[in-house]
Amino acid sequence: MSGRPKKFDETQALEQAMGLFWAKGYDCTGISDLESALGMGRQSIYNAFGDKRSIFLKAFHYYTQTRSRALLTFLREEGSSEQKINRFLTALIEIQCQDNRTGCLLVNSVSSSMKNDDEAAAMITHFLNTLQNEISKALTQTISNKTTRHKTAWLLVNTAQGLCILSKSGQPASTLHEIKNHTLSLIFNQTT
Amino acid sequence: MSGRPKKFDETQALEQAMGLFWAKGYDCTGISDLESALGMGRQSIYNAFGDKRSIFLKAFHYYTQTRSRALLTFLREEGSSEQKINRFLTALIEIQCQDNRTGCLLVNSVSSSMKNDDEAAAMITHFLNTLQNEISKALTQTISNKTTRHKTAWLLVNTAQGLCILSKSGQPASTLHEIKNHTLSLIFNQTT
DNA sequence: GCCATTATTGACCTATCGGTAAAAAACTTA
DNA sequence: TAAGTTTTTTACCGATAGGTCAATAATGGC
Repeated sequence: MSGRPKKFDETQALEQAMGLFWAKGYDCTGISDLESALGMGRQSIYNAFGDKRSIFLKAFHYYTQTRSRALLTFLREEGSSEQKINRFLTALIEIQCQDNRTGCLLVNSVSSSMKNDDEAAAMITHFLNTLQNEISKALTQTISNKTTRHKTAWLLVNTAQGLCILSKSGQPASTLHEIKNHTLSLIFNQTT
Repeated sequence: MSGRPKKFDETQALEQAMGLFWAKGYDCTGISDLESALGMGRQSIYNAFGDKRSIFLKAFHYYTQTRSRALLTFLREEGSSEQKINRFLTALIEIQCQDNRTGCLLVNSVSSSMKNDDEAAAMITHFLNTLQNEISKALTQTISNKTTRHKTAWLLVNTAQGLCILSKSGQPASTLHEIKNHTLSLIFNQTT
């Protein structure tokens, strides 16, 4: 044990790989792209992370543990159900509209060849369920009926996915905010 | 004029090309795949449709003129606004849940390298606007306020996009129907 | 200083990518 | 039947894909 020390920081490398897969998609990201983005030689990449699929899965997992998880915290901050959902969707829209409209890595991956990868598919399903569950929790204060809460949570998951696509397709932030606000008013402001 | 007769039917070839791009995505569809799917030699394909990008754009246009347009007709059939939207979303879900969960070619393309193609992007934007407009028309009977109608239409466009992603990510048809029904009840059934 | 261990470097592999060139085949017209 | 036109066939091109091999460099322990 303990040979030549690593030149790279593993987390930083994952961050770069994630960014690349996020921006270019799994299928359009080449190992050469990763070499220059990570500042690592090809063999070092393979030593550290395995083949392309493994690199993606690790970067994908890193994405859920950082980006996705960060969004979920908005659902846990104190406040009314409407405030929680509002903060969550507002943050989502803000993220979606900065960068270069790269969308959500999770959503993007559904339309890549990774859709047919069992491990990736399992991670996607797992996160969708987590998201639905967290939204459902955030709704408990306002929606007492369990099945209504369940359905509303899935509706909001669906809304979030749609916003990612609409953002990536170039819709202005104002449109996305209108969708968000109108959704909130329909759910929480039954009158008017 | 009039040399060797074509062996292929142009529309049928476009149908196959569309199916291939739909199922595998732009980036994972090779010319070799097209050769076997269309039953045409490489040069014949290039003669008939141009390079890969041109083939895609023609197949994509064909998709909007057949599949997408077919869906829009549900918004024009007679009935209440709720019936129109319901029929539209029901048909969408049915289509999404048959086949092999290939999603919507339009939505898929947003996450392909064609996202950065001006012509493809313009077609996507154009269709989204058309869809929003058609939904808006279908809502006139029920929602008199113009800006509310406008916002509701965008919300439904967003819902449709979300359903395509959730379907492709493997969610059961029952979940999609629940989302649809709950959305409808929120929009049209303000009481309860 | 030498050895075992681990990382980096650079060359290399095969397969496939999108695209092209030239020849052969099938038709119409004369 | 011969000429002209268009499509199909077959072979090929350079570039790049993902992945591997062998040599070199840098460390800790003895």
